[in-house]
Amino acid sequence: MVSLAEMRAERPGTFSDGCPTRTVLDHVMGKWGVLVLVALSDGTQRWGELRRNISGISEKMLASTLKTLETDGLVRRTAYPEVPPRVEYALTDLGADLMTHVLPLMAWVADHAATMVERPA
Amino acid sequence: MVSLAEMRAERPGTFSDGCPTRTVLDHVMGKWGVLVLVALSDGTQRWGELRRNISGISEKMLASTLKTLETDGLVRRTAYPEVPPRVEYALTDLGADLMTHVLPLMAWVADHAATMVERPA
DNA sequence: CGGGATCCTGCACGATACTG
DNA sequence: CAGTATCGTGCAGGATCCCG
Repeated sequence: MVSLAEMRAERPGTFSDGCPTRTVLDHVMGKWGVLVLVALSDGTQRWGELRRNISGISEKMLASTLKTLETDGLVRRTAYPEVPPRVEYALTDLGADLMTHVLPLMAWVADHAATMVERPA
Repeated sequence: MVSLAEMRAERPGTFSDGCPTRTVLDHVMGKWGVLVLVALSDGTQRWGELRRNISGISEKMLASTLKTLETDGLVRRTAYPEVPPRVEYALTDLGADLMTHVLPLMAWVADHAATMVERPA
């Protein structure tokens, strides 16, 4: 499956209102979703690391974003019964597979963002 | 540039708060941005067509999303001085290039969305 | 250290009406 | 047909406090 036309032919109604794809899209593409996933592409990280690595995110949003992604099966949470507590987050296989497609997109954005924003109409 | 690590090494601070990439990311990955772009991947379309093809979008959001994407240089607007008015929207070369990276991602989402949502914790 | 609970605010977004 | 203008509102998301 390569083109949208093929995708549509095979799955009519995909991306229509109320379709699950919309939900997933909102989770993955939402303001913080991508950023968390990208951060985790660097490898397993602890809560505090994520908080520091994703500049601008609040604790609340980090918590809820992680929970959503965990429910979606993209992120795996591992808590160690120690004191002080230590919790690690990592991409699942599914999440890693997804990032295979997302990272090139991010690279493209990084390459073109300056051009797009600095060249106002 | 393939991995995030490489990207980071080359452009430190990319995706940090206030970075232009954040803006572009919000435009492209925003709730309606992707959907509009995906719709236009089918080819040039008129206002009314877009409105009908993107189920659930309001006139207001369609208007503002199109304007944003046009400013970003991803979408080209062509108005014909006729009566009744006719306006066509199409991807620019830049937009088409972007979709090269987005469509595979959308296909992935379409393939996995059902699995992700229907398998609740 | 890693969060959950709570409160509050802005603005993203929808609905409706009007115009060239 | 292709929009703008105006008005309301829900919820995303920030700030703060607290707890295991």
